[in-house]
Amino acid sequence: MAPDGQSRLRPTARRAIVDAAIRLWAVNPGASLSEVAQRAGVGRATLHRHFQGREALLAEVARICLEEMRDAVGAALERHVNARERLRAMFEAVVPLGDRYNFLHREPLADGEVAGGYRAQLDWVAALVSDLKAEGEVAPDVPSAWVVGQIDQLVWTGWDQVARGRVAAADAASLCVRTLLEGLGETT
Amino acid sequence: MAPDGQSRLRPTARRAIVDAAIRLWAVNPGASLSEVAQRAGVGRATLHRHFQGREALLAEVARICLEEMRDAVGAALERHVNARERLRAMFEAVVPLGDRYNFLHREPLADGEVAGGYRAQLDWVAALVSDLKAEGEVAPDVPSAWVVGQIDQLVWTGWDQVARGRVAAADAASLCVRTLLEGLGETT
DNA sequence: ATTGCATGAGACAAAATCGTCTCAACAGGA
DNA sequence: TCCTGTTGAGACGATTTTGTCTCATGCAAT
Repeated sequence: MAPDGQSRLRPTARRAIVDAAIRLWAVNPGASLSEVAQRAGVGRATLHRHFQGREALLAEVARICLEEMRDAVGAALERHVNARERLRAMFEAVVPLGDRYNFLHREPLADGEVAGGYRAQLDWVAALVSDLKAEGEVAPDVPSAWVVGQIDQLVWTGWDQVARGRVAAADAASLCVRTLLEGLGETT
Repeated sequence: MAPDGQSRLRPTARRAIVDAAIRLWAVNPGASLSEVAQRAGVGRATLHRHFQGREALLAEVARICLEEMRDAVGAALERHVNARERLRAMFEAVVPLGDRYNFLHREPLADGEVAGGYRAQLDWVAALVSDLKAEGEVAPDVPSAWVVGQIDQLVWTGWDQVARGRVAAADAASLCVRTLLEGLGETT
């Protein structure tokens, strides 16, 4: 009933576990719960006190990632009216959450609530693509699903390149927008 | 010493196992050897007769994927002189091998020989990017690593969208080239 | 100081996976 | 037909992961 499950336990440990799982599973989806606990600086028993099992932790992590993404995207979208600026703001907000995004992106998402939230998220992006087309920023003959897929991937590649140090964090969002709309050719 | 390991065993079973592993691990990297054997229509014991263990199968799969990619890319590149056409031919050849590509893309590649081959592969792409810049197809101010990363991802997203039925297979390569060079905006 | 409670460490058992082995079945060639 | 050798099925033990439990420790509030 309580919104955050067992609220008697220290919230800091719970949060540390979730964060560790996100960062660890973003790189190695098969990492064991021992590794997660160790990365979180927490005993393995404590992990089981907070989460019934791998399933539960997975669902909670997905839920939190989705929540963070929803908030970030929502704030970015309502800050501008221009579709192109909204796109840019979205990249700006979401690229730094690349690990969160990657987690949502590769998980099968068995949980019903989470899967629904993810679809809603994609619908937001689809609506943005629709606006981009309406404002003449995206060519109408391009399949919308393709555009959505590209935005999806650009978030991840943007974060990845920043994490590898190949691109400056400040440039990532601009580069994403440019890559999506103008492409990488000469702007003749 | 023999180039393909234990050549006394039936090559068909061996190949079936490798194919099953590629397709299965492309979607679920943690799939067990039982699942691989089952997907290959082969007993679990037979799998162990052909490959010492998970490591060995992984290395062999990586080797084969790399080989297929190398052949496909090589044939595509030497068919044209124009850099843009070479890019297009490469997408045309590689997108259908999306599962192979994905496998190489996400594996840590502990094996030395395989890792070297993968780097060589990336060098080919980097050289192509260099040519694209020299021929004015790609703006010089874009980081080459970013371009290589985009090509990388486009192969995978192209295959993925085709596999999901969102884009026609015949359109995928053109869409990839257009997305990379001109972007998805109006070609004003 | 003392009480309450989450925590860490570790023991323990259950389950999954891995790797090896044996044995019967079966196909192709001598 | 007989022989050779691969295969499928399954048993077996080893290892890893998972989930539960107990107990001593440390911290915070009283």
